Amino acid sequence: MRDEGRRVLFIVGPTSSGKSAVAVFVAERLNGEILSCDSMQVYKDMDVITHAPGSGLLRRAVHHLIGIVPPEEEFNAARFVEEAGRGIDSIISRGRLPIVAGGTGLYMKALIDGIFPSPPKDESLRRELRRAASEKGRTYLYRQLGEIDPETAARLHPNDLRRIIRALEVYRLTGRTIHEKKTESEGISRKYDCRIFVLNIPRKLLYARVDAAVDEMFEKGVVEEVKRLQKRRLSLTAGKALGVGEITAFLRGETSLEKAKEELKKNTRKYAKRQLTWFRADRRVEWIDADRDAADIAEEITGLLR
RNA sequence: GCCAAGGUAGCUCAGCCGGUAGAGCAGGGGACUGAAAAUCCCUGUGUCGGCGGUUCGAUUCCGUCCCUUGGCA
Repeated sequence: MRDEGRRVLFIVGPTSSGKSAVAVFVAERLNGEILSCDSMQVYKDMDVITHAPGSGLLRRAVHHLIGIVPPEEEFNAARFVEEAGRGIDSIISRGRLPIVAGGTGLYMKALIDGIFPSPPKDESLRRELRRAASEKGRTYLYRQLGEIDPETAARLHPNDLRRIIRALEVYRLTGRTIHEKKTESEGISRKYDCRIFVLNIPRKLLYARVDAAVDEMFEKGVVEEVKRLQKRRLSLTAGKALGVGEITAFLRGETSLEKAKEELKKNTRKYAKRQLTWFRADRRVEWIDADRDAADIAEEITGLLR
């Protein structure tokens, strides 16, 4: 019983692998509450485009971190870790099982292994660094990082400007390097026993499901949803949701509806592939064959927990 | 039926005045700590339409056949 209370379950997988439904079944069986681990479903008023679980599923189990932020606001891994960490503690204090479900690999890892304490982004500093990069050449910042934090530089590709800038930003703001700070990370795996289940289906089937899900989005009115969103000032992060760009191009008359749809399918397939890369890299995960009913999958998972 | 242009990687096409071929896209793999549904990196052997001929050697030249597209009938 004590053991039961110190456990956190993760049900993850690529988009369209069916994790939302499986998570609900597991929650019903194990007295759990679901905590979404999804960088886009945190946004409200973007239900269709982010594939948020429908009202049927939402009613069957308590869900957290879905639709909690307006699209005008930025969201990031650090905020997720903070909110999710708090959520897990409170679910456990209520004697229930936290089930983290979603497909954002970074968020999952940051939650489990921790995210080192560091200052939020500094837009003006980033602008300055970006300008330096374009004026003095792509390798300028990379060489600079090589001098102050050779370990991090060695791990990054010279073209990976985004990460190079972040590394320099952290150093400028704190006087300490990312490499040093990483040792300060403390995730929930120190407190809780984490079991990570990855829902896996054959690639071809996965892609077929992705295509079908995109078709369904259009039937559910994504175009209308994006039209509504266009009237607002989407944050940098919310605006990056798959589909926003493709559908906006259509609404502007730059492409046909069919082309926009195909483009979105293609980009979503690529995204699913990238998600899998993340899970494959984590040796702690347990792979679950997900080419069957959600109830069956849930049964296998609950069985594995005994 | 005639004329013309083509048939080269899953797709769109380059290329070779003869020495067995290369881009983009797709596909595959990897990375990832405050943008992560983002971003970055790596990855191209395919009867060069079929069959003959010329040649030391043909995907490249010649002949022929098949197919596609456009034009003329």
